[in-house]
Amino acid sequence: MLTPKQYKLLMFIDNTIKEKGCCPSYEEMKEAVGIKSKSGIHALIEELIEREFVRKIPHKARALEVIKTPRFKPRDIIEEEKKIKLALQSSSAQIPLYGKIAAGTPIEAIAYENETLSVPFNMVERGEFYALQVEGESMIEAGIMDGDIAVIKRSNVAENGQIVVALVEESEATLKVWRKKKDEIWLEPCNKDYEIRRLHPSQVRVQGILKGIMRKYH
Amino acid sequence: MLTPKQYKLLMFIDNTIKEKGCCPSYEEMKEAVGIKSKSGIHALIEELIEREFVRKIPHKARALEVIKTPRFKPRDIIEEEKKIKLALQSSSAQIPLYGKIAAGTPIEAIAYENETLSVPFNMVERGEFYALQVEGESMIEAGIMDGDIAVIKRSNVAENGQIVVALVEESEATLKVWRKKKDEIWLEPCNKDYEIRRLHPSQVRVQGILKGIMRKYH
DNA sequence: TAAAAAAAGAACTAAAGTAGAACATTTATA
DNA sequence: TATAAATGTTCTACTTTAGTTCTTTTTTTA
Repeated sequence: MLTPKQYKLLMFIDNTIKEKGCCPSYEEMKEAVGIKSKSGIHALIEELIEREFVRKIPHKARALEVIKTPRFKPRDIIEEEKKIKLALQSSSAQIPLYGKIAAGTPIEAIAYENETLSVPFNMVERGEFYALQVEGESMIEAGIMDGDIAVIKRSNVAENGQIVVALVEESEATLKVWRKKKDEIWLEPCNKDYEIRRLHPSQVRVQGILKGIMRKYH
Repeated sequence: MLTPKQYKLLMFIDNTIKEKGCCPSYEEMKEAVGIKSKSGIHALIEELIEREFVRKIPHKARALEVIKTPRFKPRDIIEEEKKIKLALQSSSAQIPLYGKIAAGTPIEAIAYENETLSVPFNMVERGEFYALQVEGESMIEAGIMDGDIAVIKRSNVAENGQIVVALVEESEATLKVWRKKKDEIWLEPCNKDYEIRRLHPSQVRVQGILKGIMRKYH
């Protein structure tokens, strides 16, 4: 196949003929390809002739003809491939989507891996993250709606007032505001219609802290 | 059949010729296949020639031609491509962040580009997207809180009930539910404390449709 | 763990590209 | 049509890039 210079020259010749109707001179080719001597152009053209990309009418000036040009991919395919590359290197992280929360099962148990979700980097700093789909209305006053995706940072501890994934009695996972009182843990919903749950510390443990919400409208 | 490396190299050569019009050099192939020595490439190419997948013009540089490509891909290549597809599906795109909404300026005017945000691909399908930071509480009952990032699809039209970026009197941009009545446009907030604005169609136009919400907790 | 295969690296050979000048041919025009 | 200007060809010498071969090292795998 062609070398880069050969290719550049070939395309330049082809373009000029199509655009201006006549073959460019060696001087013009020098400019276009970035070579300072005509002899270089000559050598390139000899190669192109040998490889049957162009034909020359001997003893004529500006008398080159392009026989063929290398095959091209349709432009949309190139565009698509560019997008893929961009997508792959763009600044987001993959986190596993574990399923729905409030579904009454501890997180570890669900873990039907493989489903992943990409989230913007600014949501996931240091630490291990995962995502859950919110089910129910208990946090609606905090702007967390049924069906939203919750981005969670895995953690065993939480500070008062943080929204956490709490595992109650080792069986029920729920998203609530965490409050540690003297002898109790309070799990506060954000919805007047739901009641605060008061639990003994041994009945409940933190599985993660809410770090982000993502919602999609159709 | 071909080994994975052979296959990868063959496809790279084929692609490069189609895309760039000229044959890649051994150095470029090293990069592409992930081999650190030219001799390795040489060996692979010898194999490809022997199995008649490529042809070489002797004593020429960059003079490989692909004769045929295999019908079946080696298994690990298939695996790899699956991964790329998956990554693409769940990967993310960059969209510009234009500033705050309800700030009283038309979107076009703000457009202080350069700030971009990455959002999961599943939020941005076909179309042109941008992001705005929500200011105010007027949509709080729709789970849209002060400070949230709204992912908007540029559009001049909207359907009843969609949440839109509406430009009022060419000066004030606001996020509201869009309702077209007989002779009026209603912009409905989602907050009991705010009132519906009734406007003449000439006073208001759609600038985009809400497609997603992203929120970050600290 | 020893033999075989793959990969890396160094050293070498070959091809491609650069540059300038001299020269040959074609084309425009005085 | 003679001649200048433009264009194309060939040569030499050199630099850079590309390709080949062989030896050593690493990795695989039986």
